Amino acid sequence: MNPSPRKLEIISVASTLFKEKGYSAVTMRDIAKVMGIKAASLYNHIKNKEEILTFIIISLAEEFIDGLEKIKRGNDDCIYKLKQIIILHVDISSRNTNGMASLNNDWMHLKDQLNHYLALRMEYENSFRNIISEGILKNEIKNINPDIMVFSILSTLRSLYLWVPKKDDMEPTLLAANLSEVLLKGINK
Amino acid sequence: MNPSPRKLEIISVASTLFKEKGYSAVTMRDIAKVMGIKAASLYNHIKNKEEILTFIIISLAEEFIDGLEKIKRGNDDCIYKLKQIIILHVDISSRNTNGMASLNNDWMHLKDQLNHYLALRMEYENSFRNIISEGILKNEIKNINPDIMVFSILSTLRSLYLWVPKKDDMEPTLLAANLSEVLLKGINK
DNA sequence: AACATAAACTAACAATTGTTAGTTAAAAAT
DNA sequence: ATTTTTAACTAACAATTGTTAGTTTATGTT
Repeated sequence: MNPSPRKLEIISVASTLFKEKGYSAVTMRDIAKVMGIKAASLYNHIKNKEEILTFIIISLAEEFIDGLEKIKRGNDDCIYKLKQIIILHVDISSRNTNGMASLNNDWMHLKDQLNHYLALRMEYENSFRNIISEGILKNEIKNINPDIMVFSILSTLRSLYLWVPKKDDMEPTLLAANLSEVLLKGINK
Repeated sequence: MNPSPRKLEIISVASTLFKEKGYSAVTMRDIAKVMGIKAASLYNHIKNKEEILTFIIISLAEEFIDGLEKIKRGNDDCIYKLKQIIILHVDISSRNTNGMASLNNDWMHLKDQLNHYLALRMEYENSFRNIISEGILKNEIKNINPDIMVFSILSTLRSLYLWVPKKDDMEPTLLAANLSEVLLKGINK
């Protein structure tokens, strides 16, 4: 059974607040106030506070996993795959700047689903690293420590949620293109 | 009057916990327990919880500002300046992985010093962008939107605190060198 | 020996936390 | 028309929060 519209409303309001102050600093009364109802009324729609966080994080994490799976299946060269990953991050982050904050900063407050989340994250990073390593083997990518390249690119992509809202005039397509240039070919002329 | 050793101990313990769970989720009793004392005893050394966070964040922010000031004063080309900035971040982040978590994620919980912090951050980002823009003018750096380059490089540098502890076998000098290669010249062969 | 300081303690506070129980009123389904 | 469901409410709870007051004990200073 998928979430009711009202539940999605609550989750949306909550993610806005979670982005502003972090999960722990946001109270059920904060969320209720924005919704225009009392805190107790929230429990007609959600099980508890943790469920909100879990929904935000797990659905985003799975969206990333699915996106990366499709890219992996493609028969493209590694540089092209990396460009698609950049597009994937720009796309998901643009459509969900609030939720991305929780995914990045509040995952440690998960309980039931913490291990599931950690497994998904490890899977994602491993796939990412494999693409880089393959690129090195195929002579498409410089022979530098792949961990550093994964870290560097992924750090930037993970911060998109902070940056996209400040540049909402910029086309996601253009942003992805510019990012590809900078991340893949550097800034040095 | 500078902080007593005991106070620094408390701040150090606190930053470890702040990194693990975020400022809001860490209680004075959590900090006290690790110190092996009661929560009330902490107040012999610190004014309140906020003072701990303020100390962590402001002293780090000022360290960055000072470092960047020295780099700006140098009569070097822009690429060299950027390399020095990378070294600055690797250096500070390596020596303070815990505190960097607060600087990145808990600054919004500052009260008295919030505006001071925001001013310092803006100053830092402006200086950074000016170095990039100058590099474009001098034809050292590609003519891409400078904001994107600042965002991309700074995102990676700001995430170092998460990554350095996982690679504590790696020499900071080597890390900085590899990062310079990746961030400035890209990964594409 | 007398005193001062430092740093711990116990006990308690008022406020806030997530959550539950029970109720009510309107809307939807039968 | 009657019943069920939905979604709000009030009231309250037990636990936890940051913090204060007052006390004790050990260490160092005069």
